[in-house]
Amino acid sequence: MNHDFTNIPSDTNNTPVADLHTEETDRPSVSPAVIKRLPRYFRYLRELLREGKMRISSGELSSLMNVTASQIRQDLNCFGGFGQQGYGYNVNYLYAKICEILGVGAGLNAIVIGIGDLGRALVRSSMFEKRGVDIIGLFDISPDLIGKSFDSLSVRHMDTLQEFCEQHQVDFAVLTVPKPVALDVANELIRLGVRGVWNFTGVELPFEDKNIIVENVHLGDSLMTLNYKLCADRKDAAAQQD
Amino acid sequence: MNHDFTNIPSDTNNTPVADLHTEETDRPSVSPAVIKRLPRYFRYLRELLREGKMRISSGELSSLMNVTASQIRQDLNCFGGFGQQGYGYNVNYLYAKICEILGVGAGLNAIVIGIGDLGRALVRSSMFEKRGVDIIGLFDISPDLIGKSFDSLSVRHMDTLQEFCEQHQVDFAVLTVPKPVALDVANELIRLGVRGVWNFTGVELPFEDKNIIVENVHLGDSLMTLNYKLCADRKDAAAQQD
DNA sequence: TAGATTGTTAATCGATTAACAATC
DNA sequence: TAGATTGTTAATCGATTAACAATC
Repeated sequence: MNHDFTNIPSDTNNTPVADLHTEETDRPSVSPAVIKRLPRYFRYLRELLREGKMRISSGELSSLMNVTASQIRQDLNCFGGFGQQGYGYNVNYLYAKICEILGVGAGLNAIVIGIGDLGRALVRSSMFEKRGVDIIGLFDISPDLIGKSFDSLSVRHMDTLQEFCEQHQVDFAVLTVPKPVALDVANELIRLGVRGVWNFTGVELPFEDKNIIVENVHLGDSLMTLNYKLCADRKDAAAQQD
Repeated sequence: MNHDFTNIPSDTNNTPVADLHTEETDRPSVSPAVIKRLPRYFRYLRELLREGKMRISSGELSSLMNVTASQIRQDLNCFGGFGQQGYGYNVNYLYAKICEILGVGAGLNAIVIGIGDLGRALVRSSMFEKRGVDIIGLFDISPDLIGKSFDSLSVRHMDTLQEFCEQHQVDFAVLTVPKPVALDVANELIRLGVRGVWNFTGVELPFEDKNIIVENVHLGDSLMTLNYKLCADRKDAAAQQD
């Protein structure tokens, strides 16, 4: 199984081939389309790794993921030559590189603000752990919640947010507060030096400038898309009957 | 305010201009890019309506939404001529048309399977109500949950799913069950005639064929994108220091 | 070496933007 | 009517796919 598997580095620290593209001075400016696909590669590679698969070709991966092999090779080459002609890709190595690119294990610290059903769902999931993000604080204002523990973290009052941010490195905040307070809380976060917001509030945050990274989750939009397709489907069926 | 506002139909039932494009026989096959933008129009128009705005031009809307006016006109024209030269768009009418397109108020019925933190968060939100979707049943297997009520619906045992589906029209299911059972539950749903799945499980459902509509929500992918951008940002900052 | 598969360039396709005639 | 703004075509841009030389 491990035959002719010589020249491929299996260690993350060793990145000779990649340097050409990864070099910061280049400003390669990876396209948004590619960035959006990276997490999917991460998921599939993690699964392959779990199954103990050692190597994979772009062709194999393409039929697994229902995309073209060409796209896979193109995407990966934005970040460096991770494969080997005639061989394919070493799953372990490729996974490590994708993790590196996505910042898995970069050790980012996050806090969750708003410990309602959704906040709890996120905190209790293994989502952050799987992606190397550390949740280091939970905040709310409800007296019923303050002091209660979720995932071995106890909920703090929002009044202690400033103090907390001064004492800890907070890279981003998960925002699951009600709409009416969303903007105020977000502004306060920025004031305290938080650089990113994972925004579940549905409120548009006007931080495009300011070097703040905002990732919006609009679950309602996803629901709408489903609705649209179900209705379009129904109309098609009705049309065919005529 | 209501001046020269004559020829624009303000009622949903009256759709003379649109027919050319809406005609089912055309198979206009709206592009995925357009479909993904529709929910955003829906949100902005709802807000404008709430603010009491009567009319809006593509130019105004474009600066509000940070997209080009050209794109807005192009997008809307996939479904019909909803505007009027020299005037713009009637907010009320346009909102009604977008709702019609997206199937808001089509009266779709849904059930939620898996009443954990996430399931509860969804059920208790106003998301479905706002979009004209009726949640008609909640299902779980935990004895602690069966019989409990959320949003005036009591949780039923999964054993009663078949009976329920036979007695009610279930258009789609919101799937928030743990990964290990996801595929089994999904298969059962399809067997019972459910045509759509809003899939939060992270498990890929192999229903591309079969006329089943699956809308996947991968929250982890969104988190990864945020992570990537935060790390890329950090690298940029480091590079600039050199 | 021969076979396989990458990295990469060129061709195609689709989506966005610009422009303007139609028209309210 | 004159001004405004749409609907729509044409031009541009970006992203995907195909093809193949490089090479392991």
